[in-house]
Amino acid sequence: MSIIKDSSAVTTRFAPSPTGSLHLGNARTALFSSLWARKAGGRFILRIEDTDVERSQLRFRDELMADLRWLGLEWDEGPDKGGASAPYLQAERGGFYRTLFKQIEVNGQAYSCYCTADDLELSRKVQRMAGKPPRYAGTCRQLTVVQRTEREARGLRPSLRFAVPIGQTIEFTDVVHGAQRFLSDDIGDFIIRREDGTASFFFCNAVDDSAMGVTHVLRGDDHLTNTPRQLMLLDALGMRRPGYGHVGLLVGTDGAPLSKRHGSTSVLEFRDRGFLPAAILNHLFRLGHSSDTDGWLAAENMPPHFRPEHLGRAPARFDETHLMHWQKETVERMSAEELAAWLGVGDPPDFVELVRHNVVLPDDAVEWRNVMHGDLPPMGRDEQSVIAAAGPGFFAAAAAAFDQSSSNLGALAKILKERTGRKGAELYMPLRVALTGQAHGPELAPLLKLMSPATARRRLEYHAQNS
RNA sequence: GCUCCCUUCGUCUAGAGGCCUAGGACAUUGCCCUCUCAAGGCAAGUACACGAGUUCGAAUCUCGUAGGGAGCGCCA
Repeated sequence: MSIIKDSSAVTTRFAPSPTGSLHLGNARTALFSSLWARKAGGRFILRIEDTDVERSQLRFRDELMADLRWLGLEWDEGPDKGGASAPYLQAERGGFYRTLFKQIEVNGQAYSCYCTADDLELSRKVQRMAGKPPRYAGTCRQLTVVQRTEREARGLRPSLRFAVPIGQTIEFTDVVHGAQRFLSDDIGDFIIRREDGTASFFFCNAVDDSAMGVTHVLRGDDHLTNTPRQLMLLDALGMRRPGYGHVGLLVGTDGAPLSKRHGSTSVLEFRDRGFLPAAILNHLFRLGHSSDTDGWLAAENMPPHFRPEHLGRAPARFDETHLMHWQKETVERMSAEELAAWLGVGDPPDFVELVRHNVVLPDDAVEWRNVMHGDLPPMGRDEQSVIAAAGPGFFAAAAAAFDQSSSNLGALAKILKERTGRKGAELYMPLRVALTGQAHGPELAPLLKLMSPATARRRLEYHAQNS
């Protein structure tokens, strides 16, 4: 693919609207976009689409940027960094939009529309009932100057509508879907400037991508049928068309669009639950995308393995089972320091290493802290039968042996083996259960070494008395 | 309703007419290793939505059917 090889030319962007925290689906397109730029040595732009003053919030903008950074998706140009195409907040680009509105209006490619929300809703309803697509009827398209001034006099503020050309075929090649063809006659005149003077999505999104030199727009499938609108707009303005790639949507385990009822859907939620950026990245990396490797990748190693030509058309299910796997892989690869910091409560390095293979989420460390320092929870069925099978005599011997061996498991086992004739699982399992209350857990030798001798001794003694 | 998109193991995916008795990964199950779990090794099961057509040959091309999804907003 020649467009990919021309590295310096690749410019991608992520353009969220600050109306909520970073959604997994958005995080994925951000990842893909960023990887594409990194792979090609190009630029990755962050643009905030905050033209909807009602819903946009400063708090969400900050959250979005924090979530992106937490994931490690840093942008080259953006609101807080500036860049050649500044500003990167659409709310601050009004002047630019106004120039273009003027141009398009003067050219007769857009017109003032005085229809009210009620008018439009009624019109849509009528069309729907007539079995027609609910498109704008074109009511204001041919308004005379007299009619316009009359409406203005009534105090009606117009919106600006794009006059969709008649009888045109819009064609483009989608990076993931291939050749696309749409008829302009299927598309109604759409609003490009709201009554309050702000630019609508169709307009500013398309115009900014073009003006900022974005070469590859990666976005969700839901935008595929919007693309011809934006293309017509850019053509009308004589602006360069970016390339588009529409990735299959991210859906829940039931195949329905990802929503709250599927559990966690935002990056923040996973972060709060203790998932690591690399785990999330590795999972998203393989959702609707296939790489040349099945293995875990550090974020910095991902770009060369990203393959835009292998972006998926079909919707991909977000399955936490896979996330768990990548989480496990990530934990395995963390340094002792990182692990300690992640677990949070100033655990000593020895403890951290001890529980490393038994921890997927930070909460999993809690029970092992209790095993080391606190009281043992009640034993389960399996554990009880292990204790019963060993019998009080075994633990009496174990306690006695401990007085000689102290916390050296090897020595303890050796003495105990001589005295009881037990070996293997028969020997170790009762010790494990007595010491930890569980049949599963970290390696016994280091665990014993880390446990206070008094505690160990007490736990062995306990079963000598109470079995 | 109209337009568009999608459909390979439970899940993520490979596959661009013969390399496919459909490959890998995750998950599952069994075995090995082992004091347990994890890791590692080995093995097993499970998939081309359906129906026609084109072709010597189709998961791959065409057309239908079914099922999912999106768009048709002064949301993005």
